[in-house]
Amino acid sequence: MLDTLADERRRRRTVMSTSADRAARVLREQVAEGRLACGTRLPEERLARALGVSRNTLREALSQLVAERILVREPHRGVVVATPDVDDVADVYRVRRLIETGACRDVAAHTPDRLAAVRAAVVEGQVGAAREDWAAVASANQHFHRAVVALAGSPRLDAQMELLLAEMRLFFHRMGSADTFHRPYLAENAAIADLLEAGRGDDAATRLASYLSSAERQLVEAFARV
Amino acid sequence: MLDTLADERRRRRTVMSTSADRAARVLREQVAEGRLACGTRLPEERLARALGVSRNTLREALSQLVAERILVREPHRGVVVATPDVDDVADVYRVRRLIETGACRDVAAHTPDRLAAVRAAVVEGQVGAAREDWAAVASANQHFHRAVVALAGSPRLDAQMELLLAEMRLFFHRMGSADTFHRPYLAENAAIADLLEAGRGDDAATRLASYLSSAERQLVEAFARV
DNA sequence: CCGTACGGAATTGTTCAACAATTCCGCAAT
DNA sequence: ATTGCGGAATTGTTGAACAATTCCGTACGG
Repeated sequence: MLDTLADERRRRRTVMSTSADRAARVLREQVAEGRLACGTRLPEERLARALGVSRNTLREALSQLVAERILVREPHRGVVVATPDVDDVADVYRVRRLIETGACRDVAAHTPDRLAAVRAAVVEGQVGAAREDWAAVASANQHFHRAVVALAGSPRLDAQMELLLAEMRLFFHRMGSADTFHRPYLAENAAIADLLEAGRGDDAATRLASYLSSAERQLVEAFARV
Repeated sequence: MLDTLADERRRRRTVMSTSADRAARVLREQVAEGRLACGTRLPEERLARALGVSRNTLREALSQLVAERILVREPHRGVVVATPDVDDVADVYRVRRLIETGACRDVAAHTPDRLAAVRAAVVEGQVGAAREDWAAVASANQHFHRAVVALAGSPRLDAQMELLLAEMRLFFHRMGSADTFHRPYLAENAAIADLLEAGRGDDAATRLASYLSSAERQLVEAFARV
């Protein structure tokens, strides 16, 4: 009885969180969905009214997103949606290669449930492809890479990966929704899942590395056209 | 002429920054130096007066440090200095092993100046040891690991490492300043620098991995005693 | 004697209104 | 065409206020 009450309170605290966190989540989502394009300015007063919070509270939310590299603060000029360039793409992929391959190699941490999560993301992508629902495929792809990193079982690594994936969404919107971008990587995901389940972490890592490099090239090329 | 003016402005903007950033920097430093022990509460009103900023501004600073895991926010109860536990130690070292060994293996990125920075940190530690200045040795050790990560040439990885090193400082203060903690690793640092300069990134990585694991064990043991 | 309900004190979460500092933009003057 | 100069708009920052929540001592009932 007492426990349930305490739990209830804790749940509300974590679910509701603060106004600043909620505002941050809304903005994060708007950017992720591409409703706020790269480079759009976010005037504090207008935005605060739109979100129904005070300017101070909004500023806390904006600071969060700046820390996440989703927004960029230009001193005395305001906050704008980040417009990543080729260097950003290169760096994000550098880090992804390092982290994701590292997680693959650390086979000691690959518990059955973590491997199952990877497999689940693979089939999720296959199902989406069968329906030609490319948004679902893109989403499944993110789940796949999130699950690969989660193989390491590290909260800090998971958090870092979350930031990287948020930046990735910026990339995609910047180069215009490339519907079939993830199409060719479905088979790769499956193959990597196979290798991981077979305990061949090193092989999975090398395969993932070249896969990521190829995706990076594709993105860089798309950026060069813009 | 015009360039210098623009540079001047940019320099002042980055040096002075905002009040919130300055407050955050002061607090970060206080925690890093151990003047604010783990678990100490940070009441907003008092702290704001002490730092000479308004409460709203202080809250922005606190949010930054919470995002950096240096402070922890307990809803409606305030912000306290984080008190890491054994799991945190394990996770930080998991991530460090992954990132630092990854940076070692990526020999293609090891430019001469980056390798020189690693070497410089090694001799800095040796100089400190010769003087039996253990604070200097600890500092040099941080520089060494920072330089190792910087081998990868990734701003995002550098930022991540900065967070991890800040957490490490918390660990050390929590287990009481272990003067000679870094002593045995001086030789290891030198050996790893040698391997890196010889282009043997894989060997450097494995050596660094066991080095980090041993340091982790030592820290976990120290934590268990507390 | 122990647990517990209660009420005030302290702190946080949030808002509002203001003001200085800075940037942006159009317009006049050369 | 460039420069210089307001004026408008926006940001950075402050101070005060108030509701919501937690904390803590105290009195009450079993």
